[in-house]
Amino acid sequence: MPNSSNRPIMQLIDLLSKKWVLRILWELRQSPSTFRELQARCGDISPTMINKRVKELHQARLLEKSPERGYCLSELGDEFVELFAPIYLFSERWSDVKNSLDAKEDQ
Amino acid sequence: MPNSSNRPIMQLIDLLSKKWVLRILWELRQSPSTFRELQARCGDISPTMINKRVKELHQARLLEKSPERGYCLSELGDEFVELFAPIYLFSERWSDVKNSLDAKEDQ
DNA sequence: TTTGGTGCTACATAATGTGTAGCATTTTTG
DNA sequence: CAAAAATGCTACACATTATGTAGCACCAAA
Repeated sequence: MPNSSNRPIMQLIDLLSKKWVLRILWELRQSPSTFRELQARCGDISPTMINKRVKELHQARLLEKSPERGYCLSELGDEFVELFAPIYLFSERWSDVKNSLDAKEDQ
Repeated sequence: MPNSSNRPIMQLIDLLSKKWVLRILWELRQSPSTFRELQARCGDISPTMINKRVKELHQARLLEKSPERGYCLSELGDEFVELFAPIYLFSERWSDVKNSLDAKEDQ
């Protein structure tokens, strides 16, 4: 456990810092998905990894497995991705600022 | 590049998914810090890693190095951690829900 | 009954992170 | 002024984590 802490924020940061966790949550934000479709949405990452993360996210109560709909976000998972929405907007501004600063430096 | 995409949100997710990136941003949210203090705040992670991440966050324009104050968040970095604040609140609720569901299962 | 999709595992290889030692430089202190 | 302490940082051997491919057991449709 990297942060050796039981503070919720640290546990959450640990979880989110694992490769593909944020991506998987993000890809499930719109609609549920089958295993293989989720794999495809994440750019064809290995089934090993999908399976591992899906288990972790399930344990973390952010993801659920429904026989009909496949893998989908839990209520908590939904809440999380909603909080993440402003960060989506931020990412576009961030990209603009970054690019224009990079361009300036190249002059 | 895991997500092989130039969409800003994917680039941001890639960055945030790297170990210690979220933690470093979080630890700098209150006040700037020296190299070694930042290292300590992050639970004494290796200087190798701090240095690597600090460079990446600097390139990403989220972190700045000031001769007087040491390492600190840039304006963009500040904006980011503010957007992250609701996620701090979420983490506490998440932890509660998770714990009570875990307790139920153990019955 | 075979074709194609599903969820998933095994395992060798590659990439990433860790931990310790320590160096060169600047700042503090006696 | 000299010794001690703190600074930012690098090197490198080792451990952990992720990747990619192959493929299996299962089910449904053709």
